[in-house]
Amino acid sequence: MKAYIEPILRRGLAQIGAPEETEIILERPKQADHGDLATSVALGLARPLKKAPRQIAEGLVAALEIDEKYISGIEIAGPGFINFRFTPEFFQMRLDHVQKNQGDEFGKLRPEKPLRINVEYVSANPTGPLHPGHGRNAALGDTIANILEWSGNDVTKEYYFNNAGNQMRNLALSIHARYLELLGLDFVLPENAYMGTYVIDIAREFMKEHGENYAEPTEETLDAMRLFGEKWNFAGIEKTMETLGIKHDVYFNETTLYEEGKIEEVINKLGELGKTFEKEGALYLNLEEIGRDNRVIVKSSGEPTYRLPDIAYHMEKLERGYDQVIDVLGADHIDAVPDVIAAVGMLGGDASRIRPVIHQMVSFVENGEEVKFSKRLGQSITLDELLEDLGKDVVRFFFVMRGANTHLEFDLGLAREQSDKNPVLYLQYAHARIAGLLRFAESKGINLNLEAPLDVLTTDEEVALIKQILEFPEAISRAARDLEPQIVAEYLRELATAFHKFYHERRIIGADTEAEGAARFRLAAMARTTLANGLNILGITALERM
RNA sequence: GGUCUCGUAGUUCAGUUGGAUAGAACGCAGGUUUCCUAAACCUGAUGUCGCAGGUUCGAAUCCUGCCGAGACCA
Repeated sequence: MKAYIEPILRRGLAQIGAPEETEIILERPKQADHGDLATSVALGLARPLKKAPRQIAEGLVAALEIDEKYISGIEIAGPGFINFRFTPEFFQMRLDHVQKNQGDEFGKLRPEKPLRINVEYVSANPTGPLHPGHGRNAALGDTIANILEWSGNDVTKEYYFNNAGNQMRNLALSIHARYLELLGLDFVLPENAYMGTYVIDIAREFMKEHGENYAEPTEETLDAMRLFGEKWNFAGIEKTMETLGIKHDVYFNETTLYEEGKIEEVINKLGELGKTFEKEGALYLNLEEIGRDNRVIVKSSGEPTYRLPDIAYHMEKLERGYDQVIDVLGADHIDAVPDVIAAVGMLGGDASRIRPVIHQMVSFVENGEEVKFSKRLGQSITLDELLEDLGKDVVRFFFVMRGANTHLEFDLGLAREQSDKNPVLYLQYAHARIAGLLRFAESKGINLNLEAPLDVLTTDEEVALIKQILEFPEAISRAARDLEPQIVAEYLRELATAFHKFYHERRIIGADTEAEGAARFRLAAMARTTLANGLNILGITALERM
């Protein structure tokens, strides 16, 4: 619709002497009786043209060259809005076009210049199983990556991890303590030990493979246990990812930044630029000049803080030539983001290519009460257990059905609900219903006929469904622009509603006339394609039957 | 204490970058099935957009201050 109207408006604007750079904002009015599409250009032109908005609107409307076959009405309303109404023929024409030309690929965008985009998400260190909170990061990141792929870009899914820091040493010490415990020896859990029972499992497996001669906590022993634990944990994380339908293209180890001298390079370069200073043995990054607190990047012990490798990592990603570098981060990392971006800028990197997606934390609720998943106490459930309880489809959907920037309340009771209350099933049911319909049709020898004329699709439910289907590419592009999966989830809910209404009101098999049946069959098939593609982007199974 | 995010219907949340009478789901009250899946559909009630100022033709949206919730930093 927009693509159709915009050039017409553009020509009209030129006629009435509006500035060439006038921005045309077209939007779908909230209220149906305001037409299919509305623009407020006339309001914005009041000042430059020094005329009343309504007067401008009248002049503009008079200057528009419209095809009455496709546009049934243009009216000026309120302070100077221009509302457009399209004919059913317009929507039929569009549907016919996309069904014939794009078919199963409907919704895929084809930008003139596809971008190379890196999306980094999950990025948990291999210290233990993922907890339920990681699920939001995983679902958001993967869905964003899918949306960007559907928008026609070349996307790399990346996982960043550190297997060398204090956390990993702590894991090794925890495994060692459990190892002693299994041997029946005295043991002391280290401070901040990993309490989960999985540590005992790791110790047991370690003993099975390496024997009982590792009681002495030498460096070799701890290294061996650290490595063993890392492998064990990564195997578990990858399995969790597989359950979620997630496959990363690149696993990036922080250690390589040290090995390749990238850390060194950042320190030296920042030093040469005069952006660092020493104080009490620690190396600080000067951020005062951008109005932030100066930060330690190398402690007096010689150990870098996590900001330093973060900076080097982002430089490294930019050097790999990505047009966009997207980080999906929990709100607990929010503080470091502006510092890293600032440092990248100092180093001459194009910081505008870095787009952080920060999501708020998740609270789990059941029967109106918050369920605490405290990792510390070792009594937390894992993401695996959540997945086993609810299934991948429900988990993924619940994590993306709200905007990333709001605190998410995950209602376990609702998620378990196997009824119409559960929003995931509502979507899946719409798809399964169409799939069932197509199966039934096939059994009757009725097949999809792309040559069937669509001009009989004129009722409210039919036109509304066509309109909703045609909005799909725009929902994708909005979601891509905002890096916001929720837009796709919400779109699909509206699509499912439009389909259910249509299905409820109009018969497809056994329609009054053969022409109606054939046209509705095409419409249903397209609704199915759109639902399937949208569900696929969200990583949710498009069920054939329920 | 400082930085950041958030505050919209009973509840959970949208609100297309500043537009028209602020929307949806759930919940609540009632209705629809000799017919392709009723896990569906239809009808109805529901608001101090946290509070107070400001910016302008126009503010839930932008700015300032305050109140409240959360995350991070020391």
